[in-house]
Formats: sequence, structure tokens, C-alpha cells
Amino acid sequence: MAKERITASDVARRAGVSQPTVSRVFGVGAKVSENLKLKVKTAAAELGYRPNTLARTLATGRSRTIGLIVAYLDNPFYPEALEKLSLALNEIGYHILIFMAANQAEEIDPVVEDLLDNQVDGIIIASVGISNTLTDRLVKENIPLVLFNRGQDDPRLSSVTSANFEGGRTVAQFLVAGGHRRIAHISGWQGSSTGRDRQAGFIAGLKEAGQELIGCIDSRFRRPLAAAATRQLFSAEIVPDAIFVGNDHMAFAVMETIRTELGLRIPEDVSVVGYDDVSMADWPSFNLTTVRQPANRMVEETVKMLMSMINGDHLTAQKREIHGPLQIRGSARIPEGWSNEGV
Amino acid sequence: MAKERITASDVARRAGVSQPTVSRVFGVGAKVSENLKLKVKTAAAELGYRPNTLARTLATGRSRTIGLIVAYLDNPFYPEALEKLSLALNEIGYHILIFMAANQAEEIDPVVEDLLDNQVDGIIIASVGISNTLTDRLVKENIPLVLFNRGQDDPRLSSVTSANFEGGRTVAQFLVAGGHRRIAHISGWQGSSTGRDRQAGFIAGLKEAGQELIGCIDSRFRRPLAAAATRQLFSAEIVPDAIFVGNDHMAFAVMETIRTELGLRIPEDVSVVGYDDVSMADWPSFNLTTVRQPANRMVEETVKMLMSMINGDHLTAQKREIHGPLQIRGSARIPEGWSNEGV
DNA sequence: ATCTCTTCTGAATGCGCATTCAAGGAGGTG
DNA sequence: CACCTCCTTGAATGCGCATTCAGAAGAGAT
Repeated sequence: MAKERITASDVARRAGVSQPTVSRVFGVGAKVSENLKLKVKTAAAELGYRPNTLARTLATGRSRTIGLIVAYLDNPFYPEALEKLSLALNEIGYHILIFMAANQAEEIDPVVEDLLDNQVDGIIIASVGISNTLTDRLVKENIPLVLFNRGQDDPRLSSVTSANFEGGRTVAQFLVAGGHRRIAHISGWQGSSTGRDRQAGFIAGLKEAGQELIGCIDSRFRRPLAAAATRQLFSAEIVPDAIFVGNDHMAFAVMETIRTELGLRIPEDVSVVGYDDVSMADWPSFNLTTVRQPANRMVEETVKMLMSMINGDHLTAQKREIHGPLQIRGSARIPEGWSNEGV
Repeated sequence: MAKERITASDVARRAGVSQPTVSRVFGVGAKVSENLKLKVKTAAAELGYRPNTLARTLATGRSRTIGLIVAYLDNPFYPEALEKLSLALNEIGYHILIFMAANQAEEIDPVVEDLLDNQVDGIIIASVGISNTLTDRLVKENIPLVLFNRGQDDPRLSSVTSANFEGGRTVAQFLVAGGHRRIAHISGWQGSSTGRDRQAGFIAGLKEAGQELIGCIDSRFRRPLAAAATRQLFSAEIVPDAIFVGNDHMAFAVMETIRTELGLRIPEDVSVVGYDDVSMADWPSFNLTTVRQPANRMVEETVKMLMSMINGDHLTAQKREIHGPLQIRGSARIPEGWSNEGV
């Protein structure tokens, strides 16, 4: 078969110029006379020439490829974010090498090594942690990395999250204002900053109002665990009249358990508040009051941050928190005077 | 900064051998004496050497990378499939270059061109069509391509789908057996083979039972359109007592519209059947009877097919249909004698 | 008309690795 | 001991492009 790949030299020969000239025409800093440029472009079009991206990468050292590691794809927040990230990066001419991480934060390191072997210009890790030794290497090799929706203490790591502490605190104020006095929390994984911060903010908010949690269970962002936690909370002597759940994904399971298994009404018998504001939260079946994680702005910020690192503008790591409003719907009693911000 | 990338030559120098020897140690057909192999591995470990994948690709012509184009990420079937595909390909040492397609099947071609420029070894396109001109090119350049969950007439194209016609037909038999006599269909996009085949199978099944659709609306796999279609069906003189919806994603919207806006009960007033069996179908809120699309087997088959094309084993295109059983739950009246296959 | 400065262009080289090829060494046979 | 075969190894080369460098050509200036 004609497996003949058309190279810059082929084009050069046909256009009667040298290979470097062809290279210059297709490169960016083109200093080629209009005359030759036209000849080259014509020849290239006739031959159907397209530059070999890999060869270019090898020569320049820049691949225009970003490595992306993502987990928890069953939580619809991530497909949404993934889609936005992908579009945003493609928009500015970057490709995405994607890896799925097992949700249990083990063994990300070899995946990152793999990414490095592929000469990615930068790395985005969504909702997954990263080891210190690996951080050392990345910093040493000067590979830009941004953690998406996950913070980590190491000051050398950049991250973009929503304002989780503040979000949790707002929920506390909201529930207290709604007159709830038996408030429980089904938290996200306490091994993650998001899970911890939301919980800490929530507890802080309650404390400011002189309240304490009557129950708190780590359900590690997993539906079955959240359902189990719900049963457990309602089998205690004092049952909750409001539950803040660590993310929407779990909150749906909590709501279903409350309605189906416990036969209780939402929000009459118990209020439920989630976190993320995934599109499903707006479905009539759930109509979930939840803290919005502004995926668009988080993505925007992530890409901006990564690009500034790649371009060497910004060498110090930064941790950015994006504020997200409470999206008030019908799954929790609405206190007097509360309504959705803006919109 | 020490931007020094460690190359095979560095390792060679330190190990006191030549660069090709290092290359042979890290390659597969290694014909190197144990003696030298050990020295090389030691030197490599000390230096922290890792082969540059791109350079290897340039030299061998094989990138071990698959291009993946996927759309409709809001339909949870696709994140699920994406995750499985990713894991399956990683498993056998392949990387994934991912692109999100706008759901409106426009302009996939430039994306594929882009993929080609990146020297991918093969391409998987999920639920998106491809132009004839592009097919010509792929065939000419001998780039393996498999359509996932989407068929196309061109005999040169390989595809993996579920048995959509058969699935639609089974649903028809099920609903007829359930005693329904006013059956409607909210179809998937008729511009797609999946949408068409499910509808055709459904209509054929009804016909065999001497019935006809009392209504049929193309809602193009979109929730809002499905909700609108539901309203339309129920504003007619003769309202349906059963609706087959083109996929689960739309079916959920249909169910919510029926319950919330129309105040009808499922399945007492109207039966609803979907297609895909996404994990959400099993949630108590929906408990949706639906045709299973066996994502695992479809992925397995897709990968196997692609690999056989890449390895040149199988040069003729093949179209594979995977049978999926009807998953009977509570959203549709269950006829006497029907129960779930297997499990 | 001569000299200098500026563009444009091609020859040469390198990115990091795989692969061909020929040389060398080990082992075997008569 | 000569001869041949087989295996291991290094020198050389190429994958396709970008980039440095130096020469060629053109534009101004005196």
C-alpha cells in the first residue's frame, strides 16, 4: 500500500525550495518572502502535506499536550468539568492525554511518570492527591502542574478549588436560619481537602451559632456509603432534621434513602443540602439546594494558571479558591430573607 | 535550572557501552548479554533515565496512542464507557488522546486530521458520524478506526454497537404483552444509526403484534426535547399508556415530566421503557425498565477490533452487534411470564 | 560606483531513539 | 589448527522537523 507519508522535504522538492523554508512557512516566526510562501503553500496543498506534530515536538521540546488525570467519573461533576477543560485547552491549541485514576488515591505516581515520558508540557490532576517524592520530581524537572478541585499543603503545588470552607459555613448559616436544631453531616472523604474543608467550614458555621453536629459520618464520596450513613443517622435516638451532604452525588443517594426507605418527606421532615450543583440537582426529582462549584470559572482559572506556568510568567505556585454561591431550591427549608444570589 | 534531560547516550556513557546497547536494553527484542544489561540498568537507575516516548515514536512510526472522540458526555452512558475504554487501553500499554465533540455532529473532520498529525495508531469515535471524504483518507492512509455505539453504512468502516433493532423489538413485545394498546415512541436522533435502529426495531415489533405507534417524536437524545415531546404526546386526544424512549438519559426527563407536570403515576397510568441501562436507571427514583447496553463487552470488542487492525491481522472492516437483555424493573407493567434474563 | 546594513535562503546540524550493517569474539567442527 | 557459524556490540544512519549560521541578494547611503 502507499504508506508514503508526505514530509516537508517532499514539499520542498516540489516547490523548488529547501526543507527549512517549508518549515518556516508552517512555523510561526515565518520570515519568508510572499513569493516562496505561496509556492510552498501550493505545493503543500497539492501533496496534502501536514506537519508531523511529533517530529516538531522532538525538535522544539514543546508538545502542546497536557496530561490530565481524573477520577470519580461516576460523579457527574467530573464529566462536566472534563468537557469544559477539554474544550478550553483545545481552544488554545493544546491536546489532552487522558488517564483515569482508580478512585482510591493509590498509584498515581506511575501514571504521572508515564505522562512525563510523553513529554507533556503540563499536567492537570483532578480530585486526586500526589506524593511528595513525585512533587519533588515535578518541581525539579520544572513541569507545570495544577491540582483541580483538590488542595494540598505543599507550598510548591498550585491548585484551583472552590471556597469549600466558606461554602460549608454558608450551609451552616442557612440551616440554622431555617430553624434546624438537629443537624448532621455526611461528609466527603476526609482524606481529601475538599471533604475536610467543607466539613470544617460547616462545623465552624454551626459553632458560631452555638450549635454542634448531632452526627457526622465520612462516606468518602460514595453513594452506597452515603446511603448507609443515612440509615445509621436515622437509627439513632435523636434523628436529624437536616443533613448537609459532602457532594451532590452522595446527596441524591441520601435523598432516595430518606424518601424510599425511611418514608420521610423532604424538606418537611428533613432538609438536605448538597455541594457542587451538578446539572442533576435541578431535576424535579431532586430539586436540591446545594453550593455551586463554578466549573466554568474553575476551569478557566486552571487553564490560565497552567499556561502562565508553561510560559514561565509565573514561577511561584498559587492556590486559588473560587467563590460559589448557595443555590437555593426545594430540598431544604428556606429561611425568611434567604434567596439566591444574583440570577 | 537543571533542565538536563537524561538521554540514552548519558546512560551509555556511564555504563561504558554504546547508545544502541542502551536502546536494546529498553526495547523489546533485547539481544544483550546479561552482563551488559545489568550494567545498563544500574546506570539508568542511578541517573533516573526514562526513554523518551516521542523519540521512540518518531523512530519506529508507532505511537502506542489511540485517538478518542466522544460526545454527549451529559449522558452518563458515555462517561461510563469512556472510563472503561481508558482502562482497557491503558491496560495494554496504549495512551489516549481525547477530544470532545460538539454534540451536533458537525466538524469532526478537522479533529481527526489533528489526531492524524499526532501520529495516533488508531482512532475510536463514540456516537459521532464521520464524512465520506475523511473515510477515504483514513482508508488510504491505513489508519484503523472503530465507531463505538454508532454504525455507518460505508462497508469500509468498522463499528461496535448493541443490537439496537433487536432491542427495540424486544421492548415492543414486552409492552404489547403488558397489555398496552396506546404505545408511543420518543426516539433518539434519527440522524444516528442507534436512534433509527431502535425505532425501526420497535415499530417492527409492534407491527408483528398488529399494532402501530400512536405517536412518535424525534427528541435527538436531548432532555429538554424529550420533556417537550412528552407534553405533546399527552396533549393529544388519545394519550399513550406506554412510551418507549430512545435512551435512559431522555427517559428520566420523560418520567419526571409525567410525574411532576402531568401528575400521572408510573407504571399505573403509563409505562416507560428506556435504553442503555445506565447506573442511574437502578436508582429508586427511577427504577427504570430498560434495554441493557453491555458497555463492558462493547468496550472489550472495540479494543480487540482496533488492536487486530493495528496489528494487521484483520484487514476487512467488521460491524459487530452486541446483544443486550431487557432489564426489567418497575417503570413499566410487567407481563405474566417475563423476568430478567440470567442474573 | 562602492560600501554597509538588512533580509532572505539553503546547508548543516541536532532532538532521542531504533535499526541496519559490519566487525569482533566465542564456540564448534573436521 | 584452520575454518565456519552464531551471537553480541558499536558505528553509522534515519525518523521529520526546527534552528543556527553563513552566504547571497537587495536596499540605502555616501
